[in-house]
Amino acid sequence: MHATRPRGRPKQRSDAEERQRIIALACEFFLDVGYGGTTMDGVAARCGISKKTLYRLFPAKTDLFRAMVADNRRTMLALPRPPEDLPLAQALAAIFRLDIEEPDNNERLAFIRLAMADSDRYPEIAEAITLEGAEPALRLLTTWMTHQQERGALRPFPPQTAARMLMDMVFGVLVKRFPGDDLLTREDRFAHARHCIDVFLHGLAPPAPLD
Amino acid sequence: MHATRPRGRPKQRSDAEERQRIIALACEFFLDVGYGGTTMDGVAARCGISKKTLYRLFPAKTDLFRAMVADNRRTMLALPRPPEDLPLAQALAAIFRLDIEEPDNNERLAFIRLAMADSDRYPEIAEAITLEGAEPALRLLTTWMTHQQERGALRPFPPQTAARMLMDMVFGVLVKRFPGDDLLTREDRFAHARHCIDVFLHGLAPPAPLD
DNA sequence: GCGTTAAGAAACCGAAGAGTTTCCAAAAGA
DNA sequence: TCTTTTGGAAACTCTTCGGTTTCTTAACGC
Repeated sequence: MHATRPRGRPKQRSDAEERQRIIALACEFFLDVGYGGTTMDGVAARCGISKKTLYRLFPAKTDLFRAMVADNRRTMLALPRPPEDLPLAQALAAIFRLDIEEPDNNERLAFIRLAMADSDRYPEIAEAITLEGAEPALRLLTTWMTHQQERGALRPFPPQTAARMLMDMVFGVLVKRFPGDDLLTREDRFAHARHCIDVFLHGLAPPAPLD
Repeated sequence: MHATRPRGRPKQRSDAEERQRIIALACEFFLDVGYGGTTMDGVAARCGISKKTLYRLFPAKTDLFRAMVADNRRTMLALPRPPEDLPLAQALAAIFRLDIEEPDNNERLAFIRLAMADSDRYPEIAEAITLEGAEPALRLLTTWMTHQQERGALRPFPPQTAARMLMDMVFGVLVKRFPGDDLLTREDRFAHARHCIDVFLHGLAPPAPLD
């Protein structure tokens, strides 16, 4: 609160508040139809504000997008390292968050899809997305791989290569939707993801099982 | 040759010939900048013809694209099934064509990239790409998986799931280029692909090795 | 009431790009 | 030469979309 309110008509919401509200709505747009498919007219209409107000708060479309990415700093993978004694399959399931519920997950998948689809086309935003999402995720998984190899839980293998192939497998099916695809339901896709982890762990199991 | 040439100015090339030439040039465009990034003005200029002629031969942009896809029926995978007695790793390397040379491969990768990136955005062309490229490839690999399982060369596992995860792994890295990516050279990527096959085969090896 | 600020509605601008059309020159047969 | 067909150059239409501006009304302090 100000001791003295400024002269004219007061803003209906504070700028910060309004920005948040816009980002939240715009996020749905971006995640739904991508960067190119999102129009400022659409966002303004959806927010029930005029383009004038929208452009006052976000001078350009890229600003809005960047704000959305920054706000949406939810990473692709679970950052908190799961407890060491978990079976590897469960640990990976936790890292890939194969347990979270629909709405949360849809948002995450949409974000990943956005990253994969749009980063080529709009170099301006590619860096934002990649640096916020894909890169940290790959790094996280790589260090996890390294750690498991040091423990002897996985056979020696280039850790980044392993991380990469696992991410490609799991996210590949979580994200992509081919017309003739029969992996449509959440259960199907999560089952597929677990299959990936299964094959992956078998493929990287150390020669002499420790047990 | 016609016995009697039609009245007016003869065409410089036959329509069929000219279509082929246009498709070849347009292909470079599509593969380079994607469907959305390719303009009919650009194609016409590149072909050294006018838009009028271009539109006479291809009434719409999608027609040109479809023709390009059809012409480019080079599949992602090698269709001829490799000889049975090949070691599995070599068989898969052959199927994924990890032996072909740069230009050929670049073309293939560009095509796959196009399929992955643009099929979401332009539903009109998604079906063309998917039906020509991704779907047959997945089917081919699935039958191969089934066959190997029947031979006892692979442990029982949902074959389509297996095919899918392998394709995601291999193509994932062949195609994607993250800024911080260190898999840049052809050798790096093919090495990665072989690693994928290695892990995959270890992960699906039958419990009692036959040898 | 008056000045001042907020904000919506809607027109507007400019650039792209798909697709069309007009104009004109070239090249053939008659 | 006259007619006919090809085809390039370029202007044009139409739509979309990012971004700007104008006009108006609402809401406040004074």
